Amino acid sequence: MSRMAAKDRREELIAAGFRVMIREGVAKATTRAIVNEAEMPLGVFHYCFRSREELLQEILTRFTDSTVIAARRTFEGEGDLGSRITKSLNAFWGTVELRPGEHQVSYELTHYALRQAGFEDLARRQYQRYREVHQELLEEVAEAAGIDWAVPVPVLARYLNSVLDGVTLNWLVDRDSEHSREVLRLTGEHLLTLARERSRQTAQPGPVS
Amino acid sequence: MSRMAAKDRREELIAAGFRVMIREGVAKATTRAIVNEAEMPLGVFHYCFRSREELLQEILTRFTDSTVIAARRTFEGEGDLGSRITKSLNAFWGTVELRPGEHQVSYELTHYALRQAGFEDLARRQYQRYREVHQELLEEVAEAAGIDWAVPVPVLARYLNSVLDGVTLNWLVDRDSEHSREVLRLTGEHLLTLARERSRQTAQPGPVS
DNA sequence: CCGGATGTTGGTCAACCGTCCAAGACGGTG
DNA sequence: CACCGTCTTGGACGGTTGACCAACATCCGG
Repeated sequence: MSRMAAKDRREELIAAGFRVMIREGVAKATTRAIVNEAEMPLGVFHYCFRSREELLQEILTRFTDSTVIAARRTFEGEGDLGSRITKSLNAFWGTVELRPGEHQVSYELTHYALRQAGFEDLARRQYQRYREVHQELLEEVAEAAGIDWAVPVPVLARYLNSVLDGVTLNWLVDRDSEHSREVLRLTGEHLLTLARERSRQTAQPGPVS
Repeated sequence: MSRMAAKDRREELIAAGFRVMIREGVAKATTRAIVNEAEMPLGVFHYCFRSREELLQEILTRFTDSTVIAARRTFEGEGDLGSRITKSLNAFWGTVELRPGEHQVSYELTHYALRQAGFEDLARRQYQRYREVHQELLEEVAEAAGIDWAVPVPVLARYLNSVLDGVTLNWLVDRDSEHSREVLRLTGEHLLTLARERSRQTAQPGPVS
């Protein structure tokens, strides 16, 4: 094998590991399967990683990061409240149907993490980040539209995260795209009914009085 | 070991297997761990089951069955639309907080099934049954309250199933009971807004005209 | 009380797993 | 050129796993 920095080899192993997990599941992503996918000798693995667990952690955090970044990016557009919500939901759903395997692996890793001592925190942080992003986006779009939410934003964020998780999981099982999209549309409409014209309790500079 | 019918031993192994899975996860529920939990010699296992997979299938279908039955039972009561919906959501949530492990195992088994060739059908049937039950219950309560749903019932059933799945999964990760209950309350209220007074297109015997 | 059906048991098997290591190859620096 | 940190590699280790089997025990109908 041509000589390569350990750092670079790490990256390739992470990518190869992710590929194996998508194709065969987390359980079958053994050190040998990963190393084989990357076309490297077995010994490489523990030269680049302290343990298999370290590789799994890296994959989960990276997927979370990229998901968060992608979510933020789809929210940068213009438009009224309704169209921005619809656009975001559709953007999320696009990634699910385009790369379902990644989401499936994400669930598997979450459940794996919940069982692994001293690893549950990673799952917790992952979901906390997702909810935080949802919360930020809800607040941002409310600010832009000049409305308040009729429900505490943390609750709304959890609601949103739950629906997306649930719809995704259901779709992963039966691949019913049509009904899934209908559910997301229903959810978007629901959010719209929870928008309240903003009360003027904060001092508004203006011609009033 | 005292002599026992293979059929009975099967039952005990299924129960023991479920216990191990709840305590340690599906992955760690090896034939040896299960047999040890049931305090039986290893050889018993393959005398009662063709394979480990057969045991897992049995556990998943049984959990699905009992969940379905429990769901139907909580729906038998009286009351107006709102209180029946609230009661059902609370009843479901009660089982989650009371026996979280069972739900966690259910998710793990679903993901396991999705990866096992010739096993995905079981996952599919499981989710289909859940949605069917939701659909029946939505139709039943609509009938009793004399309303129609503003959204196709299959879509509503998927929505409901998704929210419950998602809220449960989120709670399994961070155990935030308060916010989870708020989300369920929000969902219940949402359903209420989707009830429409029934149109009189079907001939109604009565004092009218 | 005999004989076949049914249940019990401990040991064994090949496969696979994560991890580790010794021995060597390489490549830039002094 | 010699040196040393960095990387490479094949093999080996102890352990676990699902599955299987031959030998034995028990039970019950005839």
